[in-house]
Amino acid sequence: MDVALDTKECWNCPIKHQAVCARCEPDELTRLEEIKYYRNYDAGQPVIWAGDHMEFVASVVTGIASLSQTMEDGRTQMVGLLLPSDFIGRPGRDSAPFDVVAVSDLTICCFRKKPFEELMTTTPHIGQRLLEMTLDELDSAREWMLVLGRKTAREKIASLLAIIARRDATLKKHSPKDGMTFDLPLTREAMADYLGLTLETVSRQISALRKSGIIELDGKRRVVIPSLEKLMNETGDDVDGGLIA
Amino acid sequence: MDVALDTKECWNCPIKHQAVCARCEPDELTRLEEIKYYRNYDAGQPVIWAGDHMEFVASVVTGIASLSQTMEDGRTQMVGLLLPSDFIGRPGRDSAPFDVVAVSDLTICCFRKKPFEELMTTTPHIGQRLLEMTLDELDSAREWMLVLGRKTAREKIASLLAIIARRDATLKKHSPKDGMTFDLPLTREAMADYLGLTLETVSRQISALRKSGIIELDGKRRVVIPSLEKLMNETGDDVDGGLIA
DNA sequence: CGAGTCCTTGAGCTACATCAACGTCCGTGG
DNA sequence: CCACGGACGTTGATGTAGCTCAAGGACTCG
Repeated sequence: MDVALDTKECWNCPIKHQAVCARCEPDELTRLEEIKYYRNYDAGQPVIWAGDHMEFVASVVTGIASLSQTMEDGRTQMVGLLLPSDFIGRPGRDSAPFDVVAVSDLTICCFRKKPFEELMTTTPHIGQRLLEMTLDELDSAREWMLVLGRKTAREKIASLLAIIARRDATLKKHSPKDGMTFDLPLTREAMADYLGLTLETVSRQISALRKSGIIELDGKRRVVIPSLEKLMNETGDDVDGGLIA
Repeated sequence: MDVALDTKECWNCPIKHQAVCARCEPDELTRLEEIKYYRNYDAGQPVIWAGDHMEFVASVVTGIASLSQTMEDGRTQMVGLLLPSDFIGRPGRDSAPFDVVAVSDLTICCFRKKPFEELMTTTPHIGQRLLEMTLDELDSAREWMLVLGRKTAREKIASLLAIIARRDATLKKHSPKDGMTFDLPLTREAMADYLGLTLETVSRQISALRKSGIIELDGKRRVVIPSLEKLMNETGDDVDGGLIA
């Protein structure tokens, strides 16, 4: 929970070009710097429970968090995966609508909510950037609705792998290509919660994709994609054009 | 497609307190008024196809539109229901990500995109209001993901009815109460596309809810809710608190 | 009156869930 | 160093919710 990041200053921040502060002028950054602090979480730790009062908003700096909802009887649905530069919280609302949990070890950059809201009304660049990010998130959420509502289990898994592959490639600053390799950041259960499936079905479909030669596995988590085209053919999406964000 | 609305001026607009222009000062409204025009669509007509170049953004003034995605093989998923005051389009993006179709007769208030974007950078109130609306939409989309991913067919139908009941009540400016009545704005097929079901399952579950006394039907479209509490119990949601938006 | 749209209901099938057993890896403590 | 326990993953057997296919009813519009 204490600070462990060596980049405690904005000029040196790994997400400064994508986060909510990306558009800020130096003087705006100075004001932000005054109200910010870092928090760290271990994999598995909760960050916020739905309904909690939130005294901060935040940006993910490193690691991955999940955004999810749970029903009384325990059924849970993940509604978003929060990656570095993604924003947590909602200016203008007091309590959190969803659970936020650290999926991997996680560092977030928190801004005290009250002063952040004030800053938003006085400086245009924060609000502008947040609007852009929120519109992108909304499109992604809507694209995911197609996955949840209409795709088969196999298509769901292929879609998830395609997204992770694409994200992993952009993180490493090269475009996705045949033969690429990455680690699954999620357990089978977390994948199931993201895809609206059971963990057994996830496991079976991953095995099935392996048997079809669409993917290769190295251990439980490491995935090789011999042919991106073959993978994309399994997602059910239009191969050219309309990809999932 | 031509103008048929008698409220062509902003001061007299039925959605002026909720739409993207809700926060505007009189002089900002004047500038908006210069770049706006109305369009009308008949029920069933397309407004925009996914991928189309968009030369305007717009607010729904009266009627209902759907936002949806279709796969190559014809599976379709509705990703949003656009009601009066909801916003269509995305400043800063050129082509539409989803299909927009008029569900009922529809009137929208269009703003030419280029000048609207310019207005957004010069006047703060439009962007602020749009951010608020977009954050609300994002929460709604995420809540709907739980419906699509984890609820049973019966719970899905009950959830949809609960939402429509709530919206209908707020439209008529009273709170939802036992014995309330409303018309379903959607065909069985459109409900199926919204809920990730087939139209047959929708039909069967509506019949089942009727047989259980949760709802009463007057014709195909008119619904009576004898007990809201009973309906809510069928949605699977926490009865107090966390309701679907 | 006929055609089209929307809806309902039945019969059978299948994709995925459920229940259950077991295998692998890894950290902890005897 | 090994034994144990717990987290995570795989696979099999069986059950079932919802899909598919099919027929027919109610209503509307020409």
